[in-house]
Amino acid sequence: MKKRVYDDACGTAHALELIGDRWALLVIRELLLGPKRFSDLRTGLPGISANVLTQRLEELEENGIVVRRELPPPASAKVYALTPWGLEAEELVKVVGKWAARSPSHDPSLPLSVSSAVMSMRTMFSAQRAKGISGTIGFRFGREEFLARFDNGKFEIARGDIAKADAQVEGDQQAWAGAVYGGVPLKGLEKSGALKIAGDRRLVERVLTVFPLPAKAEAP
Amino acid sequence: MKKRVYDDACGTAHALELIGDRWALLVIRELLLGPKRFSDLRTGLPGISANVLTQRLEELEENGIVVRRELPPPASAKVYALTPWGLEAEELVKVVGKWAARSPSHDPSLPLSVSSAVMSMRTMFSAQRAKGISGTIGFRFGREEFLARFDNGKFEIARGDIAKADAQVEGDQQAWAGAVYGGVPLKGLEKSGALKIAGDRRLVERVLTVFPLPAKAEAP
DNA sequence: CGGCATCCGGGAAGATACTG
DNA sequence: CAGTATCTTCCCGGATGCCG
Repeated sequence: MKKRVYDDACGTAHALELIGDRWALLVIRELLLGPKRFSDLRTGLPGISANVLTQRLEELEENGIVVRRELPPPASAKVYALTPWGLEAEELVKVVGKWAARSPSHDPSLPLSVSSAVMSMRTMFSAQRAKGISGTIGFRFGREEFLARFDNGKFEIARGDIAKADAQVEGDQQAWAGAVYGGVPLKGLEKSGALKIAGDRRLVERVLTVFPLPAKAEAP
Repeated sequence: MKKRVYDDACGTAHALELIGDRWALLVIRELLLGPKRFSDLRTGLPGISANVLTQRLEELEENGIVVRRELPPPASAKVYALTPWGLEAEELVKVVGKWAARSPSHDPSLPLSVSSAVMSMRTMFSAQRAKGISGTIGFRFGREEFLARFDNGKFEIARGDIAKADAQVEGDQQAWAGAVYGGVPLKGLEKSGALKIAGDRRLVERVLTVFPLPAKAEAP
């Protein structure tokens, strides 16, 4: 009859009732960069089964975090989007991710979704490191396109048109993550075909330095 | 054989493998203000069963978030404490709690542990509102004592000796929360015996205004 | 009494197949 | 493509009992 509740007035406990179920926070992560369809969510969440995704979306909708929208004809597709309040969970996702990046057991070689790769840049961006860097870079990962704007210590990245950017990066988001976080040289990634770079190549090289990973926590 | 994993390089996903299990984040919340014994954890987490708490503590220990310490004789008791990295999860707990406080479905009348009440002050403190307020207040909730120090827009609260504080508040942490967040008048709480206030009463009254709750998110 | 181990029932998550 | 239906597995919660 009654769901599993924490029976606790603490806000943190209430958050767990809202988004504490398995996969829930990752569904939110996938939607932070804009609305998605059911199948797009599945490709961003390898391992989730359809029935669980259905259930999470229902619960998130009941809780006022997600809305289901019907696109106007002729598209007529259903998409899931975050409510304004749901969108505010971006801060939460970033803080949680930044904390866990210090985990000694974190394995960065696992698969990485497109949304994760883009959100990781938002998370790890260092205004300090980006002083003096300005310009725009367009990213195409799979068939998703994002426009990043660097402006002397400021940084934005969102879905957008990549054509007019100063530089373009196309290919596999994991390869890009390897360059940014793993120090993998761009040359090799281009040679293997994992990435293609066009335009202001020097801008791309400089940008690789503005997303520093936090130091690992050590075993006590 | 293999645990349930997300198989996802994203830091947020890794966090869920570390602290995504039921109760795990609340165990951390209970330890943020200092080490605790097994039974103290249980009283702060009404509803958790002993075996689940045991399991969560083991997993948190394996993950480098919690350490188990043996107190020197004659106490010889075991306590659980956060590692330095585990302590860094405070930011996470606060951001999560602050986000969820905007939930329309949040019910503040539920039980509230001592740690929750103190952490909620750390979470909701507004430096803006506290400009011009200075002084110390000692809290005794149950048999736990905390010293709060206000200093013209700065605020700290931690376990400490309440004797020398400018004011003392003793009694039920839920009553205090009602005064701070629910606007319940102190007079009534004193009359009913839920709280006792000593010392600089005016300081206590002023402090009630420096922990504003965020506005509720509205249904879309 | 504190810190577990063990057993059991219910329910959530996972995998797969199937339907409109 | 966007889910439902079904079956299995395993986690959570509650009770009990052991052992220092």
